[in-house]
Amino acid sequence: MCQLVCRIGAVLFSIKPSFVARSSARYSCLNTSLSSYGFERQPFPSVLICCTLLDYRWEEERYTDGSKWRFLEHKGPVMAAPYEPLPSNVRFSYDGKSMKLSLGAEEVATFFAKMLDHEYTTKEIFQKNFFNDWRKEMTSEERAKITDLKKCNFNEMAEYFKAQSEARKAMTKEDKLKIKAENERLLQEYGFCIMDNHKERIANFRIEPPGLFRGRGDHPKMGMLKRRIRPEDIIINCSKDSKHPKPPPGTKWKEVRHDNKVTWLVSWTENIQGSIKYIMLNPSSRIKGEKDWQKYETARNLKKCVERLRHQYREDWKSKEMKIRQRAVALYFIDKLALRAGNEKEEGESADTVGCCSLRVEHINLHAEKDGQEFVVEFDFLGKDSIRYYNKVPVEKRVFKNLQLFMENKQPEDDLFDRLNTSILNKHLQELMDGLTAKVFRTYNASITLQQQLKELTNPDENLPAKILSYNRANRAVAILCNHQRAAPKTFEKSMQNLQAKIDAKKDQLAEAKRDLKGAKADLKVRRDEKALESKKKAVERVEEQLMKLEVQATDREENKQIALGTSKLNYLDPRISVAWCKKWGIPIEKIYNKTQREKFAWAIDMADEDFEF
DNA sequence: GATGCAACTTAGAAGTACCGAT
DNA sequence: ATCGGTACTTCTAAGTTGCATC
Repeated sequence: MCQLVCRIGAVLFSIKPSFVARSSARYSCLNTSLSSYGFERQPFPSVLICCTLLDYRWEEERYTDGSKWRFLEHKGPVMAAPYEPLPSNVRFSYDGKSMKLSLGAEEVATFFAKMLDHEYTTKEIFQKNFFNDWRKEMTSEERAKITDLKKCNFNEMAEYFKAQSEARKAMTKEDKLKIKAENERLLQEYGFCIMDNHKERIANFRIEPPGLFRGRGDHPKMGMLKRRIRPEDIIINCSKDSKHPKPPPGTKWKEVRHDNKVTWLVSWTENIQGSIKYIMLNPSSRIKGEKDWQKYETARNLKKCVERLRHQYREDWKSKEMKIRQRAVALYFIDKLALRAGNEKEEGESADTVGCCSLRVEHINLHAEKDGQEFVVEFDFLGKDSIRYYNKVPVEKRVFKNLQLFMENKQPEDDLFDRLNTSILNKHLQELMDGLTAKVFRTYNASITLQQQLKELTNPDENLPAKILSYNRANRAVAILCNHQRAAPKTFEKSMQNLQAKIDAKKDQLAEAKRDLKGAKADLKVRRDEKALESKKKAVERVEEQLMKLEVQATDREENKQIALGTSKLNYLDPRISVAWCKKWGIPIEKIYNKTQREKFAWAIDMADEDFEF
């Protein structure tokens, strides 16, 4: 075990194994490997993570008390820009008569005006929620007067904002540069913190500005006012011995605390759901990177025992206990279909969406026979973010029979797994494998699918663009498995047409190049101009390659119309699989990961060689 | 077990930057 | 230099998980 730990440490940072166990020496020697990262941060204390994962002897060294850091210093959040009142020529009118709104009421009105050409301002719930909250911000005179949203005219406001955004677009280069410089200054001042010995990038250092809440899907709270966060609402977390962030002049923070059991720097409670919002570190940070690495190591552990688990849940399909059968069928879905766990949700608080454990009878249809297949389960439900999950899956007979049993004497709106919830399921999983929870299956199945698809689809003889197409297809297989969908881009049809036009033009060009080549061949017999012939041949090859590249691009784009690759790439695919694949086929990593992604996955880029196996 | 809260990961949309074609 | 469209970044909502409390 120890050897393994040391080997990883050594591969990662080229340090002598003898240094590995000595924490005092850790940072000084790890510092020397900084350059290999190519950007200014220290690598993770890899040794300790490996220890957590592989060898508990070293865990005590730092993590047994659950602390996440020793020193934390930051400048606090950037508050939302204060409200800028409308110029007096921009008027709001009610019932055909223009009226000047009080500052508070005006601000909320502008939120609505800004969204006017968005579809959801036409929705009844949105309007009702907005109007209700807006009236709370009005003076009593305004409230007495403004009683019907239909009589409100926000058009001048909307026009004003449109004009403003046009003006912004039309700004001179210098002005744009000025804004850019200001943003950069803000980033430099507030966008970083010191955590232990590292300067780390903060993910979201700005307080969310006020506005109208827009949940996803059919959200009962859409249109409600998301109120402005004041310093008095904000809790600061930093270490005692750090320079504490200063609240804006004349204000106070709600609290300054020093809790090193958590990773957040700033928090506040949001008024729509009453949930807590946090400012945390960027994915490139040590603390996020370690966690990410750990996540994939847990998934790899699952790989080692997944067959045992599958055998187990298949046995459990036969259990005398209903609870166990339900658990086993749910687990089968989670494993086979990569469904989410599915916590219960409070009705009326958010959109009606479900995951595995919260599936209702109405979400599945059983077909003893469908399209020539036996025992087909037809899923149709809204999952996270109200994305529809629709799938027809042939299942084993025993699963099918169990489902029939679970559905007996139930109404469509009853829970399919009435004896099960995520807590029960996860407790069971924890007993089967250390660190196992429902979501590990998603990570595991996503990563293993990528690895296996890459193996299957990569053709050694193909050129770079074709290999990248294969990668994207493997990625796509995962996105489909995880049901990562997106709305087809608004410009999709046009962009497809443009590409097709390019392809047609390229085809013409190729035909011409071929004609030229033929001519050169004929010429050869007349005068011995080998050079001319060679150059024509080259030209044909070049154009052929360009054409092929375009065609590959078209295929890729077409197949990707409604599929979002980003989410799986960022959250489910062990980056070491991709890194190894790139190394194996000599693909520059930039073709797979952009700058941000390379920063997030620096640990993997550094540690995986072409032999890496998930 | 049920419930509620806190902390953290995962998610698609919207906004913005950037790059190649004209 | 400008325009149009794609690629990347930002935003913040919506999940999962674990723990405390009854």
